[in-house]
Amino acid sequence: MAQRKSGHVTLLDIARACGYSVSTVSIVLADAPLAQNVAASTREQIRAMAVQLGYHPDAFARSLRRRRSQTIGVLAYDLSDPFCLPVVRGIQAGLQPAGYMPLLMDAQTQRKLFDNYLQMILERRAEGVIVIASWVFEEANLLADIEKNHVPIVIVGRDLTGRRISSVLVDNEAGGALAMRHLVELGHRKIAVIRGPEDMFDSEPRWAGMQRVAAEAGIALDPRLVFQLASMVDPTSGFEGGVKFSRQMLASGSPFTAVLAFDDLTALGVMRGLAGAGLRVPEDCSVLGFDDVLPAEVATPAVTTIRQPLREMGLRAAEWTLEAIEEPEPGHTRAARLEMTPPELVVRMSTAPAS
Amino acid sequence: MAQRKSGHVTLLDIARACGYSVSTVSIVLADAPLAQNVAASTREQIRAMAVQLGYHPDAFARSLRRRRSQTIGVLAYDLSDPFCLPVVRGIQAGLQPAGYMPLLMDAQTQRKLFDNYLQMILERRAEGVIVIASWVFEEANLLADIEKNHVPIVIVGRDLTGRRISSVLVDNEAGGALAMRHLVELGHRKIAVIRGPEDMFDSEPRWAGMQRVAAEAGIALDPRLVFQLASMVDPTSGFEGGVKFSRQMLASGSPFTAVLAFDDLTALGVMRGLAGAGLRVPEDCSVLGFDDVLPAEVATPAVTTIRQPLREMGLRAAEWTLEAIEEPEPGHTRAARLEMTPPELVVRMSTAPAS
DNA sequence: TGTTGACATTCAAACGTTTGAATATTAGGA
DNA sequence: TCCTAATATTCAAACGTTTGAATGTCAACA
Repeated sequence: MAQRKSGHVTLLDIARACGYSVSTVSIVLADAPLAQNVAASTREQIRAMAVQLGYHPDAFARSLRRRRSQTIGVLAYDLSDPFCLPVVRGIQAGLQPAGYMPLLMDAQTQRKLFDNYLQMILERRAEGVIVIASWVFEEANLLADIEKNHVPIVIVGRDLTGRRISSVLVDNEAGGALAMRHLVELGHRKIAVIRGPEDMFDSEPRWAGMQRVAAEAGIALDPRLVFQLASMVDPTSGFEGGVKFSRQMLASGSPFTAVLAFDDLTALGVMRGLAGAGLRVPEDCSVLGFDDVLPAEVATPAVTTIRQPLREMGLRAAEWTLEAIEEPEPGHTRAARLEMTPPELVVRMSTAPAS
Repeated sequence: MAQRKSGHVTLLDIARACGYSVSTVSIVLADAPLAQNVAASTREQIRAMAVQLGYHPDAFARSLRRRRSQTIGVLAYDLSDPFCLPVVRGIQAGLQPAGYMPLLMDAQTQRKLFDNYLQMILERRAEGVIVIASWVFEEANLLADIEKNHVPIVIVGRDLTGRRISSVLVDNEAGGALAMRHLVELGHRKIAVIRGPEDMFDSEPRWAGMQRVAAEAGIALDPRLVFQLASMVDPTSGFEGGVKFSRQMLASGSPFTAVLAFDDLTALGVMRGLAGAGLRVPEDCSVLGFDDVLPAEVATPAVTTIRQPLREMGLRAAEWTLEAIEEPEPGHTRAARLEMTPPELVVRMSTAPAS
């Protein structure tokens, strides 16, 4: 009944309680190869005592000794962005079978927190790091320490292969094209566009894809109907931008029959603005979003959108990270890998043929 | 330039690089009291070398020795439920100033994962645990090990004071009453209700609050207009239930001018169902939700709802946990505490006076 | 010329594990 | 009877820190 100094039950407690040495207990409870040499009765006794006392091995001591933490740091730029969660889920799913645990951190779009957490991930000796960063973060020297400590890293939502970091992201150009093509096929020719913020990686390629398809279809996009969101400070910024720009569209005097929004929240903002002016979606105007997050699905009318295969992206990131860990550490690092996953059009209720 | 066996830089590396002992380096870098005895020049040299090599103290070794992990386990039943995130944010905010780090785990509504993660939290020697559990979890013996290891625990979203566990949750009875009163004041008398699933803690008190106010106002709730959601398997179950029951309402033949839904997703489902029948919200029928999650805010019409002060609840949970840790461990434990935070009516666009 | 004490640095033990090597016991084979 | 081999258990070192105690140096005071 010895009361430990720290509240926690240790191997020594169990050893004393059943009269064996710490080694024996360790061997049994960790199911080490030597365990088959331990008498069955002893094994039983030790195991029973362990559960009776509520023993849990100390991950600190264990990892220290084994030099493996069985942990992958996962650093999300903002968990409250519905974009992040499915990616995290994918990562979890990918790590599970390999016996790795995610060490999940939410930077809340704050640079300082991002730094702190990254540091913490290093201190916790994560064997790899996955960063979900659709935007923010001039990841300047931040990532330098990671390299110095030889921790493999994968980034989701952004192409950093230029910095020799494996990256998995959606093919934004294809997504923009998909969106524009959908509207064109519905017969729309007067299309308003709300582009993403300048400092966001996704913005440019999506816009490029839209322009390409528009050009191919011989449609000239009216510059008075093209808007650009300001920098996002939180996930609802897009919504407010959508409301604001939809009013400006209506005020501009240029006619339009469809709006192509940068993301789903922006699309929902547009729908709010149009409703305020008495316009119906999709009868009077079609609206198209991007990402396929929960609010887009449960709104009425449900918004047609370009789905990013977020879960799959997370899975892939996990896979690559694990591979990099297993790597017998050859020359130095293999070349950075790049995956651009194809997006998918999800047709719902917010788009209809042009009247 | 000695290449460590593990990829990580250690105190020894630094010590060798500048010709001091490990102790000195440790004292300097940890800013221990003795550091003031170390020559300023030495301090500088050591610090410089530390950043040059990209040193990060090993949390395993440090926590092992200090017997403090500076960590609080946070176990959420399902992060994809928009309910969880604000609570987590509150917890983060409450832990920050005390220098504690959250160890965030997402059980994904899976009992097995919940168990695994709880175990992991114990192994990581979290000094306290906060469980966010609006439902699920016959937390039977699970929590027993936590007690055996003397780890303080607080639960959010559920009253477990009966099991001597401090609990913080919203005052559901008051919330139900608030919702019903709002409708009554708008002149509604024919009100449909969708109750929460049986196995969910919140369901009963909310229903009780509604009944109380209805009775006070002399309104008889038509049993043909009272429905009950089935067990939830994921956060969108509520949405589907809302769609389904709204159709049943319309089919029942009983007239109604308002629907009181169990939560926001259910309310959005109802709005979808009503729209399908050509009814307008709020002109033809008012709809009221519960929780105030993001989708409710960005839908059009935005849904009137009962807001839970989720962030504040998280803050409170963090506060209590830290207090329990500081406790100089008197008799055994202080009595379990209970907080029922008052909910708040958020009037938006989905409710209007009865026609 | 000691004694004190401030300053600067190091020793060595400990935290709770894991694990290669060592020890002790027993049985089997020659 | 000795050697080998299997079985059952323990020793002791190591992982990277922290920290109370110890060591050494130097100046100043009596």
